[in-house]
Amino acid sequence: MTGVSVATVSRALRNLPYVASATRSRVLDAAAELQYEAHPQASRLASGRTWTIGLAAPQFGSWFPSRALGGINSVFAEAGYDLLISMMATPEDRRRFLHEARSFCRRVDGIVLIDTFVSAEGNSAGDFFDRPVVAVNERLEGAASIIIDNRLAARRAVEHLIELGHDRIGLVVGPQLEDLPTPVPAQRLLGYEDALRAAGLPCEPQLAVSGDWTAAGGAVAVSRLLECAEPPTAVFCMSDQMAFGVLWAAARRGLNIPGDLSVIGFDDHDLSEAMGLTTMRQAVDEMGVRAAETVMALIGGEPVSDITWDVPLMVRETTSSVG
Amino acid sequence: MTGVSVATVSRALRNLPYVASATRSRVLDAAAELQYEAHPQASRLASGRTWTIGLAAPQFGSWFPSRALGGINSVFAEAGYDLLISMMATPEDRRRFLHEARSFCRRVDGIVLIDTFVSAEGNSAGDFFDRPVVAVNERLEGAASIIIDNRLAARRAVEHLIELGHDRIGLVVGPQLEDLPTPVPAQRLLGYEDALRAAGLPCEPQLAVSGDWTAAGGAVAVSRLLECAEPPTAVFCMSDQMAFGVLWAAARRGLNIPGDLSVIGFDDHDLSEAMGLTTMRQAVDEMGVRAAETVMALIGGEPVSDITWDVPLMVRETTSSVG
DNA sequence: TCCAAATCTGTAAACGTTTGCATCCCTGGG
DNA sequence: CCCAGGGATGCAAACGTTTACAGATTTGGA
Repeated sequence: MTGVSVATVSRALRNLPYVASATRSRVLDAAAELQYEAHPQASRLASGRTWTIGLAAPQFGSWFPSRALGGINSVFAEAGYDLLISMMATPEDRRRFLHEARSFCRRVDGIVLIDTFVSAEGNSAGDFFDRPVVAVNERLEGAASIIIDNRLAARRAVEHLIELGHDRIGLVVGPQLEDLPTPVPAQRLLGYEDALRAAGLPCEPQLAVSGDWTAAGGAVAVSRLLECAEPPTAVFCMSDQMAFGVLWAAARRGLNIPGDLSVIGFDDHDLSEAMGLTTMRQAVDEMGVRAAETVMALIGGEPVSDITWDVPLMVRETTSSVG
Repeated sequence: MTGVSVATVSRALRNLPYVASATRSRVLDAAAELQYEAHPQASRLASGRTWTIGLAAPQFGSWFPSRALGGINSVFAEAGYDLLISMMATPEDRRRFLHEARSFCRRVDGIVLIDTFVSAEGNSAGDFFDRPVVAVNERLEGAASIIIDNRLAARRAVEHLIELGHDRIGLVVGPQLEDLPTPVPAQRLLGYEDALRAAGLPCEPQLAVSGDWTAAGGAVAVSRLLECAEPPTAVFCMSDQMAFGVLWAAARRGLNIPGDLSVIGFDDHDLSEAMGLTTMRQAVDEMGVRAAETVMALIGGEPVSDITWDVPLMVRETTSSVG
């Protein structure tokens, strides 16, 4: 080697102070030549830092978590953290994850939770994790939360329709998924009702139909709505995916959008701009970036507070004033 | 503790032979009581095994990799492996991944590649990785490959339409993505041409239109096709997502499916059954399971061979015999 | 009864870093 | 000229396992 001790090498390679710049460059050159890099397991053992972030989500296939993952990944890749994922597809997986949480913590420096709803049974983050935790899309005691105001955003969406003169407004509901205790649909429902109530409009139960969170479900839902005695002139969908189904089914029935039916979604899905869908924009990738930055700040000991993300209305071509 | 040495504890906890069953249960009981678990970093350092599998993919949001991830995860979670993911969203990411491949290898026992097309520049797995590698959706020298025969499957799809009597068959192409050198679209195109040629039908270039791999793109593509002088009576889409767009646009134009237009897709997407879409079934989750099992077999030193997955035709309601 | 083989257990040396502490050298002020 | 103080380096002890090896005990067959 360069005739210098391992301690000095270690310090030089990690840019610590108290190493002469001549020595440092000598070490760096030698390391480059030998293609030397510290053995990760060894340095993790000695330093107690894992340089790994744990990421838990029910799955990564659907729009929200996969977008969030993109943002999160970009930050951690840049910062040199590995990303250890834990998928909780089934309630069984979820139970196991929480049961093995302590063990999970030992292999990570921090944790990002997406849509896991650990808070459901009144838990706080500390009940399961002894690492910094950031919860995306969920308010969790003891963790930094990155959320949107679902109730308010839904209200704004419906208010947009009301401002356009609609007074019979259908709702395509994303149902509470059987195993995932998410409060999201309930909150968006409240926002819908808030808007109607504030405008003095009645809340008619038959105007709220489940769309199953899928495009196909949205198509079925809007068919149900249009077969009402007095069909709505506008529809608010709890997700863009369901809104796509609504657009599709409406087109199949020969309806003109937005002339015969105004449609507003929620998410700003990748395809929404191309489809001209008016929607509430959830900038999930940016939320992911922020989540990653937040967990790094927590690891660094900085104080952080919850972040409520803005959800702007994107007016496009699927909403118009009532005929 | 139980008055026994650390070596014996280590052996007892890992179910190694040569420990008396009385001693073992005493150790196990004590461990359970103390909630003791081996420190992962320490055991990794000492044993040289990381109990981690690296998973690389361009992204996890789209259908193929996210489904594969589901299958892969279930196997590794069961087997006690951690899953370290590396996302290569941009060509820049991809370059960096390959550049840091050796460093990546040190933190994993095996690698699963999805849609990464490392083979593109004529590389073999050994050029980058010194760990067992399984490549999903790609034939890679030096790795176990889990693939489908894209050319043959596309041919079968088109043959299905020909058997129904169609002789003008449109093609909605998923284009070569700019940064990802996938041979998939080219192979499916060849299969399309194979079928036409075998049936003595001409290959007309204007019948092949890009659909951008998205539903919106599929909608645009079919509109282009239907505006031909002699529009096709059937369409083969290189993905179900694009087929959804085709169905949607056709419905909007008042076409009857399959009466006026037969549509066949490729993938068997989650929604395809609900939409009644005839398609070629790619059982990606099972491919993921198999990929995971294969990489474990490789780690265990077992010999494995490439696996070509069967792609059965799923006849549903969007194809019928011509007028 | 004795010995070899098999079974069990303990000792101690890795594994490859990080880090507290001691040492050495150099600079500058008194 | 001496000494204080700080920068630069080295030494050696962790970090918490795994595992080769050796010793101790048991077993069973001759």
